[in-house]
Amino acid sequence: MENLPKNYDPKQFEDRIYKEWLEKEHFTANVNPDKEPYCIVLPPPNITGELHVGHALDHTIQDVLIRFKRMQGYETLWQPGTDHASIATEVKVAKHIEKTEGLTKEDIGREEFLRRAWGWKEEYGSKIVKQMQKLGNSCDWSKERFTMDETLSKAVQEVFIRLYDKGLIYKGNRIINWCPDCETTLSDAEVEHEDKAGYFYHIKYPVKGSDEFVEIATTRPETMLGDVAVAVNSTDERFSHLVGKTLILPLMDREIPVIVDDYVDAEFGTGAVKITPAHDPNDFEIGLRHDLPQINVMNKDASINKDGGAYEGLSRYDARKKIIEDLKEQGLLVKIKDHDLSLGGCYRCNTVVEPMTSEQWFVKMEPLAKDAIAAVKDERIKFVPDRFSKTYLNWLENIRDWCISRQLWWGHRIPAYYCECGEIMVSKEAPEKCNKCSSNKITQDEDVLDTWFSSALWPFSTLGWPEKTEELKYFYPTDVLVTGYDIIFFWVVRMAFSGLEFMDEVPFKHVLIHGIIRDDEGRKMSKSLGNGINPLEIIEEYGADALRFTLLTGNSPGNDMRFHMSKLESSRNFANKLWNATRFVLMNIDSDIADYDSIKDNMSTADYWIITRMNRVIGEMTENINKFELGLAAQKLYDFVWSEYCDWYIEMTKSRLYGTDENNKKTALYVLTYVLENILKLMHPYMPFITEEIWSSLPTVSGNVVVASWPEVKKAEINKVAEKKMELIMAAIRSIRNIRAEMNVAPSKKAKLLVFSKEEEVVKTIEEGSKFFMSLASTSEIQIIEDKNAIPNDAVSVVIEGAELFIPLDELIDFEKEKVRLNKEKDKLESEIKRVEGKLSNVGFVKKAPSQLIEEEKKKEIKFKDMLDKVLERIERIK
RNA sequence: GGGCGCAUAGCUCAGCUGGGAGAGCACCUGCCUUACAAGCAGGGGGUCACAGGUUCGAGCCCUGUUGCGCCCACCA
Repeated sequence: MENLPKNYDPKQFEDRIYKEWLEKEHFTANVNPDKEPYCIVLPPPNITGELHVGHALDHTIQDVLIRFKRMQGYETLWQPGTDHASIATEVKVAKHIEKTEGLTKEDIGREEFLRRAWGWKEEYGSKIVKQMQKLGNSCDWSKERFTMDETLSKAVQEVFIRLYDKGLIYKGNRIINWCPDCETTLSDAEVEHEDKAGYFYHIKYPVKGSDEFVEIATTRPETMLGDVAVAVNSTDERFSHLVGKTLILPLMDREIPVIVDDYVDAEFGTGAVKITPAHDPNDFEIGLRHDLPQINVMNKDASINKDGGAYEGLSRYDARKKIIEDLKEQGLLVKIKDHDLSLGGCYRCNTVVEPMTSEQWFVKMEPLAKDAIAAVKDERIKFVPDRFSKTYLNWLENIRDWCISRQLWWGHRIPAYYCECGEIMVSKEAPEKCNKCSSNKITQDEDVLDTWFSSALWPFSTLGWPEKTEELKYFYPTDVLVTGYDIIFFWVVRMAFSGLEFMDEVPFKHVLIHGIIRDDEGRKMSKSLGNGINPLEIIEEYGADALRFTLLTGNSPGNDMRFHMSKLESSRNFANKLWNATRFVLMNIDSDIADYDSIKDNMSTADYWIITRMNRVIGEMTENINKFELGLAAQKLYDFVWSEYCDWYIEMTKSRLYGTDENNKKTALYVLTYVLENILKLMHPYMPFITEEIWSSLPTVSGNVVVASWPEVKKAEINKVAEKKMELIMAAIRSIRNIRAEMNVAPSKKAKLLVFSKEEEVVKTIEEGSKFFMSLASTSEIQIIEDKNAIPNDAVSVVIEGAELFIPLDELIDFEKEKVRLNKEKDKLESEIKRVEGKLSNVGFVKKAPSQLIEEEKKKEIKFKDMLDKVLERIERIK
C-alpha cells in the first residue's frame, strides 16, 4: 500500500490542497432551495496592510463554523471582502506618497490621489486574499466584495438618500471631534480617551465696573479666547450677587455675562465655569440654552485663528503657554493645581482631538437605536458570551447623533449637491439644475462618508441590496457574526440598526465575540512594540493547521489569549501524531479491504470500545460546536485521538496485526480505518489541510473530506459492556505498569501475572484481554489462580476493582519498598472510604441527593472496602 | 462615576446546567518497544485570591473584601 512520507511537512501539501479546493469549487455557494442556508460575512479586513495573528483568530473561528456546517449539509456561504478604511488608508497612502515622492496629497490633487489609493487597494487587497488562502479560509471568492465596489457604493447612496428623506440624516452646525492632524471630523466611537496628568489653571475674570473678580478653573486655558460667558449654579450664594453682571474676559477685553445654569456643580472647581461653546460639548449645550454666540478660535490644524486675537498663528499648546505667561503678568493667574484629565485621541494617529463646532452631516440616532436595542433585548440577536450584550446596550442607550461626514478624499463621496442659492439637493446623480432657482451652478459636497457607514451595510450590500437578489433572499439574515469586542461600537451596533432599518430584519442571529491575541508577556501586539506576529511566518514554520489549532484551544470565548510558541509546537506535534497514526494504519493495509459484514462477527471488546468512545466524542463535539464552544470541542478530539485512539487502541491492534489470524487482522484494520475516517472528519474544520491530505491517502474513501458528511452518533454503536470491560483491562494494565516502574523493573523483563478473583466476569475479561497484558504490560503469561496459597512470596501485588493481581519478581523484589507502596495504597483507600462513609451517613445527603448518586456512592463503598481488605491482607502476608 | 472581566499546579490556561480538581509546557524516573524521540511508560506538584452566606453537597450560585486588567462617561 502506498504510504505517506515519513515526516509531516505541511509545506509539501497545504498550497496544493487549497488549489484543489478552489478548482473543485467546494467553497462556492449557490442559492439552493433544497438545502438550508448558512451564512457568515467576513469582517472585511482594512486594505491598509497585511493581516496579523488577530485576523487569523477571527478567520479561523469562522472557518471552523463554516466547514462544520458545510459538512452537515448546509449551503454555506462565507462572504469575503475588504474594507476601504477611509481615514486609515488615506493616511497611509498620503504618507507613502510623501515618503517616495516628497509630495503632499494637495500637491497631486484629489483625482490623482484617488488613483494612487486604488493602486494601493489592488496591491494590498490581493495580498490579504493570499494570506487568507494560506490560512485555509473557505470563503466563496467568486463573491468577493470591496466596500467601494460599484454595487456597494450604490447601496451607500441609496441608504443615505433614504435616511435623508426620512429626516434621519441632517446637516447641522454642531460640536464635533476634530483631528488636527488628519484634518477631519471623527465620530464619538473613533475617539479614544486616556487619563493623563494635567493641570487646573485658576484664573481671575474681572467684574466690569468693580474691583471684584470671578475665579474660574480650567484645564484648557487656551480656549478662553473663545469664552462667551461664565456660568454658576443657581443655588450658589457666593455668586448670586454677580448673576447678570458683566465680566471682562482677560486678554481679549471682551465683555461676557455671568449666567446661571445648573449644569454647573458648585462643589467642583471654583463653582464658576467659563463657557466656550465652540470648543467644549457641554459648553455648546449651555450656549444653545442661553442663546450664546459660538466663537471658534482655531484653524483646521488647531492653531489659533484670527478670532484668537494676539494669539493668532500659535499652536494650541504654544497659545496655552503664552496665555498663562500673560495672565501671570497681569496678575490674573491665581494658581496652577495638579489635576488628572481624560484626553481624547484620534484612533488612527493618536493626536489629541479638538472639540469644535462645524457644519457637518449627522445621522439621527435615537429612532434607529431603539430598534437595535429591542433586537438584542428580545434575543433576535444573541451575543456569545452574553455579557457583551451589556456593552452593546449601554452604548446604544447613551448614544448621540453620529457625525458621518469626513474631510477626506478616499471614500464614498456624500451624494449632496449645493446650488449657489443655498439649496441642498440629495440625489444619486448630480442634478442638472437647481430645483429651486434653476441655476446650473451646482457643486457636490466635497466630503466623504465615515468608513463605517458603508461597513454597516455589509451583510446585505454584499448580497446585492438594494436589488432584490436571490442571494439576498436566501442568505439574509446571516447566521453568525464573528468579531472582536473592540469592534462592537464601530460595527456591530451599526450593522444591527442598518439591517433592521433597510431589511426589516436583524443582520445576524448570533454575535460571537472573541478577545485579542497578546504576546507571551500579555502585552497588546503593536507596531511600536514590534511584538506583532505575522501569521505567514508561523505558517511557514509550523503549518497553517498548527496555527489554527493553537488559536482555538485553551481559550474560552471573549477572553484574551497569550500567544506562546510552545503551544504552537504542541499543536504541530498533534498534527504529527495524527500523521503517524495514519502511517501506521496505511502500512498495515493490504490490497484486500474488508467490509463491515465480513468482519462484524469478529469484533472484539477493544473494537466495540473504541467505536463507542468515538460516538461519544462525536456527540459531545457536535454539541460543543453548536454552542460555539470550539475550544472544548477541539480538546475532546485531541484527547480522544491521542490518549485513546493512539495510546490504547493502536497499541492494542499491534498484537492482532502482527499475528497470524487473518480474520482478526482484517477486523482490526477495518476498525482502525473506520475510526480514523471519522477522526479526519471531526478534525477537518480545525485542521483542514492535514486531514484532506490524509484523506486522499486512504484507500477506503473517495472525494474530499471538505465535503464529506459530518459524523452522527449511532446509538447502535454504543456498547456499554465493552466500555466497562476495557476500563477494567486498562486499569489493570496501568496498575501493572505503575508497580513495575515503582519497583524499578526493567521494561525488557517479562513477568508472569497471577490473577485472583471471585467474579467470573472479571476473570473472563482479563482472559479475553490476555494478549494486551502481554504486549502492553510486559506480561509473559497469565494464570488464573483459585488459591492464594499458590502465590509465591516474592510477588508484588496490586488490587483493582474485583480482582487481585500478583506479579512474581524473583530476586528483584524489594520488600521494604513494597511495604511502603502497599501502605500508601492503604491510606488512599482509607481516605476514600472515609469520604464515602461521610457522605452516606449524612442524613441530608441520603434524603435529598438523587437516588442514582446514592447508589453510586454505595457501590463505591463496597468496592473500596473490598479493595482495602485485600491490601490489608497482603500487608499482613509479607510482614 | 458607571459597567465588565480575571484571580485554579512552577508557567499559560480549560473546567458546559453545583455531585470525587484537568490539559499543554516545565520538572523527576525509566525506555531508540519495527506509526511517531515532534515519541512511549511511570511520577511529583493545587486551603481553586480572601471572608461570609445559600445547599445534603460550592472552583462553579449569592454578598462583601483585596489585587490586576478592560470598556464606557460632558463635572469644567
